[in-house]
Amino acid sequence: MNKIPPRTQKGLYLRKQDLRRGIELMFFAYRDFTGEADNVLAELGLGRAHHRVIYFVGRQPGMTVSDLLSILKITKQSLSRVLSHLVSEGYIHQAQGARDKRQRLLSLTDKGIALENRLTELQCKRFASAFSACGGEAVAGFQDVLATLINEEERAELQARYPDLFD
Amino acid sequence: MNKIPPRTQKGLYLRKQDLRRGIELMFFAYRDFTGEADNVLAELGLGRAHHRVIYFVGRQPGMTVSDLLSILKITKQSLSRVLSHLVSEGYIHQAQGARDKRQRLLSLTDKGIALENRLTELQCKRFASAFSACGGEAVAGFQDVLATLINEEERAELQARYPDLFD
DNA sequence: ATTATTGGTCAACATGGCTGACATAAATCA
DNA sequence: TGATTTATGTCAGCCATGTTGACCAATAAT
Repeated sequence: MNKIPPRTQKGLYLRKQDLRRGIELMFFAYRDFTGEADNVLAELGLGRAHHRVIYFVGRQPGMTVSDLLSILKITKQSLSRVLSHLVSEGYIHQAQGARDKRQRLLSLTDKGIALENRLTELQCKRFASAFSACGGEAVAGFQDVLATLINEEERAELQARYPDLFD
Repeated sequence: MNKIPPRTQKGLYLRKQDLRRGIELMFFAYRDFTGEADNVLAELGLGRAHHRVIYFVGRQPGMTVSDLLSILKITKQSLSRVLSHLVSEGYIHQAQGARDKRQRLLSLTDKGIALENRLTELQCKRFASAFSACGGEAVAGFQDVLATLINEEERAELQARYPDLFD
């Protein structure tokens, strides 16, 4: 009597087994997603925390430290350590805020841009390969589920900051 | 002959913007996916590393330390520290291997089972909520893309170890 | 029986979270 | 206006969890 394919039968993707698969796939995929970049960073004496800073500053040049803090959700002390290192190594430039002199407006130097490009290229290649292997429908589902996994309040913040993240 | 615009040639989900969205969604979703469990663990004086051990031992009771190492891909020294802690706190039981007396066969104690259930329940609820909000097609795409993001060699290893992870 | 491999420990170090104490600029209020 | 509060960022030091290297013991291989 049950001839409906599993995935389209309502609720059959909500078995414990499917949920655990979600947990496991997230763990393994995230590790490999970050792994290649981690290797490049390690050669440069940098870590994943530096990568995050370079990535988000590259995405939004001129952002303040506060902006970055609200994205990364780490303490300013943690960020400060990483940021100081990136500034002293010449990856990031700080400019005093015009409106508020306390602010430091962050942007990538040419060296920073080069590294950001290299790292983002690595990760984009992985996604491009997976996306084209899986097809547009799968990509849409992937994006939809990941977006829904994000805490609601944070999704709202992100939506405000990056209007194109969820469309 | 119509010249197809580059975007369409590449596929609308392969634009730089789409790939960057993948990067960003992975970052934010992974953080929230682990966040709730991290909070529970912190109250118990445990960290994410302990969680991984408890999760995978719970999934496959009687596994050896070597099994765990090949899943977690950390050094045995790192694992040893975390594992010793979990044993001394009574979350994990070690039994001497029958075939090979060097081996320690790992399993959760009742206390460990209770914690595993609590943590897995938290994460499963998040997935159940996202999965049912997005629907079966999206879930299939999500699983497909995540699986494809995993390094090929590792996917093969995992396939061998957990035949139901990718189906 | 010797050697190589496997399983595990101890010590020491690095990254990147955290808290607390503090400095300074800017905004607010008595 | 001067005092206080708020916002922004720094410095110092703790903790969790990765890393290597040196080492030991049990087992497997030759």
